[in-house]
Amino acid sequence: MVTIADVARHAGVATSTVSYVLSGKRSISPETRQRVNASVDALGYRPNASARALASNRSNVLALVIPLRADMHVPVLMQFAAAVVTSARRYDHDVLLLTADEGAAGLERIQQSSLVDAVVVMDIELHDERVPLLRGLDLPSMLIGTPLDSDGLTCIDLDFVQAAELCVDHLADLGHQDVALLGTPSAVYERQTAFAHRTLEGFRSAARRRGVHGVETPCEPTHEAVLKTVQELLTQEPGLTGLVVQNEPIIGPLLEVLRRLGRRVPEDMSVLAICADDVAEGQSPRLSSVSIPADEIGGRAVDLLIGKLDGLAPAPTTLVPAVLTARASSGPAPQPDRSTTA
Amino acid sequence: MVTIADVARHAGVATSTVSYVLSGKRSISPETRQRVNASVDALGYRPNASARALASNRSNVLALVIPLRADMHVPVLMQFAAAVVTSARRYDHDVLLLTADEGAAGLERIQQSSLVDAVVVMDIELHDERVPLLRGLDLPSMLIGTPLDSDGLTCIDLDFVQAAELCVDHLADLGHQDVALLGTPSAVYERQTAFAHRTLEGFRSAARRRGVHGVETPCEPTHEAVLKTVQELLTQEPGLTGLVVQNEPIIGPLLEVLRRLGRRVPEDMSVLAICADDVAEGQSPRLSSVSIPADEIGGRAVDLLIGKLDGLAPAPTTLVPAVLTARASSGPAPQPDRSTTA
DNA sequence: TTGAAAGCGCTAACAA
DNA sequence: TTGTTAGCGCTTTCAA
Repeated sequence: MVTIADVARHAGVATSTVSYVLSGKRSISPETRQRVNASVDALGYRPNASARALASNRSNVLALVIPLRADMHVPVLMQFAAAVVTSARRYDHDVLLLTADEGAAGLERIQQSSLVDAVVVMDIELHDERVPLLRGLDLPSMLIGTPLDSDGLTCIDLDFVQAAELCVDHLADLGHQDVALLGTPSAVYERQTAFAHRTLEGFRSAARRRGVHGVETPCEPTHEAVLKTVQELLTQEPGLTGLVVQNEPIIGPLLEVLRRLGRRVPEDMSVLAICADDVAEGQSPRLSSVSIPADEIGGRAVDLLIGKLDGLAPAPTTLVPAVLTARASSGPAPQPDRSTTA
Repeated sequence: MVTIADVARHAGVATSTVSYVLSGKRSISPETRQRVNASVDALGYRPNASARALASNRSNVLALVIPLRADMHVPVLMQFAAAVVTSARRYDHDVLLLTADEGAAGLERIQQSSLVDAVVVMDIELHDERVPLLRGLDLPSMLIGTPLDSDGLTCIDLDFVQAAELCVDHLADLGHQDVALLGTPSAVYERQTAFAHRTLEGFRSAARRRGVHGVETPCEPTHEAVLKTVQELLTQEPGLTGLVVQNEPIIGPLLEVLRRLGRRVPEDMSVLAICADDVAEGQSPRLSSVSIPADEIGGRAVDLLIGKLDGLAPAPTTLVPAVLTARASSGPAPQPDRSTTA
């Protein structure tokens, strides 16, 4: 193993000089810098992470708390996780993976052992039990998701309220009077998961504001559940012409079911999704959607967290504006069928 | 922060005694042990990870290299990852997340900085470019997946050759003469990903051995692709009565397509899947399947890796035996339809 | 602009 | 069975 002393000897300087060249924390003459850098390269030196952490009280490691629940759609979680890792690397940080089932104990363990400098927590509930702990912890933290009481915490998420509003507005603008939110599995609502709850909220208020009739239903991610849910929806709401889906795995089955039931998209039924762009574009017809910019959110979460580590005090909650992209799955509301009533 | 010196003072012993009580590396009198443990609890002491790592040359952190490819089915990856994390925690280790796109550079960085004690690598290809590096690295490593040349490496995986063989045997035993392997997306074969390639191998050899006609086709994970692939298959192989699926996301669409094409499962078409048990049981009809025991494989990977860290030399490659569970989707081959030929 | 040296908190010889 | 102490490799004061 090559140490900082080896480099110092090789370059003919003191170890502190090598350290300062590497950290840039004090000015170094160009010649010295060059000589040191050359030695670093020649010897293939890389600082020992533990020694550095011990001396500087900074591990350059971020913890990522990721849920492993059966009801969560894993690919979306992984997109966030990947964004966090990629972004952390840009700040020369690594990411330690914590599963949410270790819970509060895991966070305390991590903090007390000084294993990580900060923590990113995903899958936040409105009344998340980890929130008080996080508030007390003296580790900087970043929540991806917004609890009801975010006092003293830093949160970031897509503005799901607005996401739902954009969907309802889009449908209302197209003349739809009767719309439904086809949501996440019911367990997600029961836990009061923030993103699902905020979406519901936005859906309801927008429907009220626009004077359209809106109903909501959860849906489990199986083909049978989709079929049953859609059939029930159509029975209870015969005039339904607009659907907002927030449930990635059922998107395929949903389109299939509509086809089978003879509802053309968008002629008979407009479908809007809240999902990743590539998922929306992979369907046929291509889905009008509000995208979930996991890369951006995960990336900014890390940016803000690193900022906190550097002493900045970021705004408590960042809501990333929702953007709706109209594609092929939404169109004007069909004329009410008068042939049977006339 | 409470240090080992605080504990030592509180208990009236030397710091080394505290250290030894905690590590169990030398015998301690019951009274001393008790006194030290009481002080540890009283003060809420937890060893500083960096100091421990620096002094002992062990970080108690494992790296997990996880692929983030579009063609991989993420939920399965996460099952492995979760198993690795859970299992690592049992050995008091944590898990550092590395994305595969950092590649060889990431592994070298991790090693040279002594950030981790060992590494678990997933998503192995037959000619994986990381294999030579891993061989040269002086970090213990564990591959989940089996490259062609695994000399000097430790690998573990489901016995996918046997998995395919079990499927073909099961179908052949039921009288099927004409079977197909509906595989992963073509990119997975093109990369020569080990699990897909091994399955193909087993499928071919078993078909040959049993004298049944076997064809193989990749399949992209979209509803359209499934429909097209199945139609082509049925056109080219009109006598097809058995299907082996190794492609989790298309299982739902596949059953749907078969239904739509008027093929009853299992009366007209037997379907076997190589997938997680809960996925197989979540379908209707419940699928006969060879399960992918991600928990077991991930767990044993860590067991073996910890063993290596403790100086044990494990067998180079562990193939977890495949187990086929017959459920409702496989049955006797239908009698050839003679009504049109007679 | 640079160097010397005191720790950071722990482990593991070495001693008793 | 326990204590003393020399490091582990780095950062950062303090001094020049």
